Amino acid sequence: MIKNIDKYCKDNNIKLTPVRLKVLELLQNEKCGLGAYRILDLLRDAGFNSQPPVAYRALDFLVEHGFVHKIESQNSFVACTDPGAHHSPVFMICKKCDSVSEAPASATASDLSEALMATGFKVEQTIIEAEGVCSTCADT
Amino acid sequence: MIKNIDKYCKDNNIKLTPVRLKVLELLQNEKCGLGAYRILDLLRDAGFNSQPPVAYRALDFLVEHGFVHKIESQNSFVACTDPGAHHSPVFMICKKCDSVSEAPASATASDLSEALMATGFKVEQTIIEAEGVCSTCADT
DNA sequence: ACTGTAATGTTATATTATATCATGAGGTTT
DNA sequence: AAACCTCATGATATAATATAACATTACAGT
Ligand SMILES: [Zn+2]
Ligand SMILES: [Zn+2]
Ligand SMILES: [Zn+2]
Ligand SMILES: [Zn+2]
Repeated sequence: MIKNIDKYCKDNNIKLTPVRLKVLELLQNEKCGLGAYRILDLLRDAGFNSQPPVAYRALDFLVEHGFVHKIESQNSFVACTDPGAHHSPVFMICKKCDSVSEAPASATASDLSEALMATGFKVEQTIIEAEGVCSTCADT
Repeated sequence: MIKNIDKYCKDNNIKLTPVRLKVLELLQNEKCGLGAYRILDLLRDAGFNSQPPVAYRALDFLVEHGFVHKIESQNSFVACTDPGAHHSPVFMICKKCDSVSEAPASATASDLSEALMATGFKVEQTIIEAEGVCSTCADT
């Protein structure tokens, strides 16, 4: 998946610097959202400078370029499962195991845009987070 | 609208105390989301005790009973436009004027639930926030 | 070497939210 | 009425999340 991202960076003339790459890797290794200060701790463990702006800048960059998404209801961050592609993600947040999965449900966002268009509102971006129980947890 | 709420409170044996009512009224008088500390200031202006827990407790109560919704992407709160009814709201947040409107689009949430069900995820609650430009702002 | 831009370092502070324990106001039971 | 229970509020402190501001460095283009 880093391959896609490398290509995207070259094409768009942006740089995945060491700290940005490290944050991305940390998020890709997790199935739960990580808070900025958790990320900061992990960065410190990995030998990076550990002041808050370091983490927030890396996260801002990653979110801006679509490599990472912010989970608003948790103030946490997750790696995108389809980076580079322009999409309106839907997140499934499990109340039992805290896992966050990005659903491939792209239809929803356009349905939503259309429904809201009828009210005169022009949608530019949607935040869709579903809380519930994931299939793994449902089995137990 | 307070009528519905009064009835709901009686039916459910819960109390809309002065501070809770005041917070609700403050939110009903606004078309934008208000942050907890903004509410705290307004409470102080109205002669109430102004420590953070006062506002958060009132907000927790109001959200818990569906009289108020939290806008996760803003850490702000808005009064519900259909309190008492069990619903999955969709919010339209204008980037220009900051107004927050609750859309009557109830279909979206059930569509979403069904789409996610296919992945094995059982939706209990959805957070849907659409950012864009409201009809008023579009005209200008 | 000079210059412009993006990135990082560093310190301080702003904003949002909760933990904890004490006090009070109303009902219910005895 | 007194004792008791429950819910709500008062009050202090602190945790968790996020940004402002300014200094320094890296590095590409001239
Ligand atoms: Zn994504
Ligand atoms: Zn789970
Ligand atoms: Zn509502
Ligand atoms: Zn507007």
